[in-house]
Amino acid sequence: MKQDHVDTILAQWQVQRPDLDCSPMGVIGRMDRANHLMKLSLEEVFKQFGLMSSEFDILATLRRAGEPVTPTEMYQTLMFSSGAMSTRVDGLVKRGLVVRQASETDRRSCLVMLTDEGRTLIDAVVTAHVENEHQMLNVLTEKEQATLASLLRKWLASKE
Amino acid sequence: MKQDHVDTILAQWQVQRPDLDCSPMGVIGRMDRANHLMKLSLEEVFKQFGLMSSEFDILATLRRAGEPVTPTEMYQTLMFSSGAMSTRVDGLVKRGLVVRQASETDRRSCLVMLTDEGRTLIDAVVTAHVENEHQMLNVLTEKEQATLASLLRKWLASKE
DNA sequence: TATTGTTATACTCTATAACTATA
DNA sequence: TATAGTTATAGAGTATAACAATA
Repeated sequence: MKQDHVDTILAQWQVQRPDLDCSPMGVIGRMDRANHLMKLSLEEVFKQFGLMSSEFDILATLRRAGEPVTPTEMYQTLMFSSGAMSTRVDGLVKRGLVVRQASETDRRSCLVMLTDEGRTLIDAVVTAHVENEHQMLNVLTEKEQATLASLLRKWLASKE
Repeated sequence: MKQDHVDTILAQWQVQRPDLDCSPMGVIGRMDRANHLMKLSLEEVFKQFGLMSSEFDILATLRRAGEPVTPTEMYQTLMFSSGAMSTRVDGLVKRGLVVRQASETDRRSCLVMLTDEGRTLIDAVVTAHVENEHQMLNVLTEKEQATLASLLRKWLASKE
């Protein structure tokens, strides 16, 4: 079994704090480290298309919803503030990737909609993104990937 | 099998982009989401002790090393800039948790060392931290936790 | 010349809250 | 009164690079 960086950390704690059972770090520490490395890789792809992660998230949310979405709906799902959402949407509007459409039933509200250009872009980005994710995981077998997904699903389902 | 939020996202992509095999999102999307939730929980504990994550990381690095460490060694391991390290160490010095000790062999260099107060604090924080991590994972069986750690180790070992 | 570590500057992203318009 | 969304302000955290001292 090949050692990784977290094994070293666990060994150090075993020496310095033998009273503690640090085994959860084997899961949580690795999760953090893996997540960090994965994010770096994902961001490289986004950058190739001139997007940052939050912009990708907005465009992808719109694309997979298949219909316009309100800013409020999006900032709640994507877990950032209303102000941050306005700023991001502004940026995407300026670049012609989305438009704001006035709501017909509530004049306070609007719908954010992909333009043709925005849809073309996000389709290309998602294709590259998924391809990148496939490559990222190909050191694990199909079965291992499924096991990993399933364990994470179990954990998440208990928290959400 | 209980559904989670990522299952919903995968189903949406299946409708909108049936040409794509989005299964990697089942792993990577969940990892990101789980990591995010875990971080929030970890930060709550750190906050109870008046620390932020980066400060915890520095103190924990010093504690488990069991001996003083140079700033350069730490910022390379912890992956942040030299400037950020100086700022953080300054803050910890002001609070009496660490001291800078001049190197005896290289007068450009220094060693960052825990004070008695710093050591007492980090020992208490780590105890609470590990306890928190145990609770966080207790929805998974011991065996499931071990499987998860092992899959993540395999992935990480291939990237590091 | 290269390296250690600090300092000073500027920048990115965000939250917060005040605000407008509407419900 | 409450809500949708925008705007304006301020703040946290960081990277960057210039810098001083030493190797």
